[in-house]
Formats: sequence, structure tokens, C-alpha cells
Amino acid sequence: MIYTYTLTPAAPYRFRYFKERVETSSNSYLYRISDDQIARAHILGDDTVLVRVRAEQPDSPDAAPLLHLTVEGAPAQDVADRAAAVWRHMLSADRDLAPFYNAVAHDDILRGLTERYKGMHLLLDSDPFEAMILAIIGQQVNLSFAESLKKSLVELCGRHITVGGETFVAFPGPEEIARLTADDLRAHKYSQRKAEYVVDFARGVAEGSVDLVALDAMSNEEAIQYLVKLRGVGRWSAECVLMNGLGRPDLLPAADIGLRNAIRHFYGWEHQPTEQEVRDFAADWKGCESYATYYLWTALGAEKAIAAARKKRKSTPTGKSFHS
DNA sequence: TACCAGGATATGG
DNA sequence: CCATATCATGGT
Repeated sequence: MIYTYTLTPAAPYRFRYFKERVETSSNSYLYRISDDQIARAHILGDDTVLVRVRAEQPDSPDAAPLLHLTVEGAPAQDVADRAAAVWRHMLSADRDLAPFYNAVAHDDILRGLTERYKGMHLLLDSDPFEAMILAIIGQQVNLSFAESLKKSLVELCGRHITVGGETFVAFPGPEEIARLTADDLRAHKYSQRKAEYVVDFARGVAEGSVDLVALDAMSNEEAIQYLVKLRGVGRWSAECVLMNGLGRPDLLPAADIGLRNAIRHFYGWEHQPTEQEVRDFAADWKGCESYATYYLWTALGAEKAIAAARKKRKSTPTGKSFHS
């Protein structure tokens, strides 16, 4: 049985940015990209389902697409509905970009980015649990190393589903990770602390001492204060959960090194801004801090990719390496 | 080779 | 409250 759904987000909304993000950023092993669709497996209770999303994008750049979802592997309608709700969330399908674009219209840099990336939304994590695990793994290490650590976790305990002869792996839930030991992760290049943080958090969620559902009813600051009580969770990780997991539009990760580098780079600062300088600087972003941050991250990532490609061409102009 | 990476904690002042 | 050491490894 294949369940189908159609989402109708508000314009501007460009589906291709999600594909580009998955292709160039972390978590790519969780997704299967083809010409016009993205697919990913999810654990929903005892079931593992596969969701495919395809955009019917009009030619006009200012027209919104229809997002067609299919859910396979669900034993009943209610499970499929939950899977569709997860993707409705991941795709930010209920968000409107207009408030963000209006708020930064007077900022030459950000307005330029909203024009360059018109219709780009946040691609969210499937739930706050996944967001927290990814945040803990991402602490302090560079993005590419973080991705290899995430991949190891999924290979260790992700659940597999085969659909039409093709096998997908779903990001592990609290129970799957709770069954691991810190040593299991140590064997895959996790530091002792990082391994403990990941396993202990999963066990807390699995046994019910950590209540992530309660976050929905909390303000940003209340949720952050709740999360930072957990071992291994500082403000930055809590902010990641609110932004990437809960999809809060107004979250400013002011201490984040990527955001600080982006401000220095795009606004021509001589020095890397401090956390407080970021807060002052972002006063105009009120209500859409997450989007401003996401656009700056994306643009910085694109600059880095261009620089890396240029360097690669220069060092290997004929495909063979030069030694200087 | 140092130093940095989309940090967190523990410890000492 | 602020400064510093420690963690562990990959990228540059």
C-alpha cells in the first residue's frame, strides 16, 4: 500500500535547494536523491517507512510548487499520516518566507542572499531527538569529520528497510542508540566524552527521564534552559535542537563559529565577531534569526566549496598532482 | 607543523 | 563570574 499526500507551501518556495543541501552537506547517506525526488526512511514506533517527495515546480520562479509525498511500508493510514507530518515539518512547508525577506530588505548583504537563494527554506531534522544527537556529534569538530561520525552511528544501529529491491537506512531512534555502549562508539573514532553524551542522552529519552515532547509548549529560552541541564548539552547544542529539530524560526546561535565567520566574511569585518557582537548585529533579524543564519551558513558553505574547487584545479590542472 | 573546527565540562582564581 | 586545560581527530 502506497499512501500519497500533496503539500501546498506558500511562494516563494524552491524545492531544488533541499536537493542541493543534501548533496553538498552532511547526512547525505540518509537520503536517496534522484532527478526529481528525495527519498528517506524513518522509524515510527515499531514501523520503518520510506517517504519520497517530488516537487511539481512551475516555470515561474515566483510560483510555489506542489509537493507530492508518497509513503511506503506503513501498515496503516495513521502511521503514514505521521510520516507525512514529519516531512511536512522537515520541508518547512507551513512557513512563509515573506516576513524574513521584508525584515532584511534594507540590508544589502542579506537582501542579496535572499535574491540569490530566493525560495530557500530550512531543511529540518526529522525530530528533536535526531537534532540533538547530530548536535552533540557536531560539537567542536569540523563538518566533514562530524559527518563521518554520524555515518558511523547510522551504520552501527540504524534500521534498514527494503523497498522495490532498494535498501534504505533510517536514522536510529532512542532505543537503538540506547542499546549501544560508549565503547561501541569509541571504536568508531568518537571521543570518550562524545560517546557518553550520545548514549546517555538516548537512554534518557528511551527511559522517559528526558521529555522532548514537552519542548513544543516551551518558549525558546525555556526549552534551552531545559536542555542545557542534560550532560553534554550546552547552549549551542540546545539551539541546534530548537532550530534544526523544532524548526523555530527565531533562533540565533550567536556563539556559533560558522555564523561568526560568515558575518566576518560577508560584512567585511576585520575580526571574528564575539557572541555579544553577533547579538547586537542581529537585532534587525528579530523573528527570523534562524533564516538569516541559515542563509549566511549556506552562502559561506558555497564560498568554501568554490575556493576548494579552485584550489583543486590549480594543484591538479591535468589530473596529476604537482609537487612544489 | 601548528592551529582551527558550526563545544562542553571541570577546575582554579 | 572569567580564564584555562582537556578532550580526540581530521582538515588545512
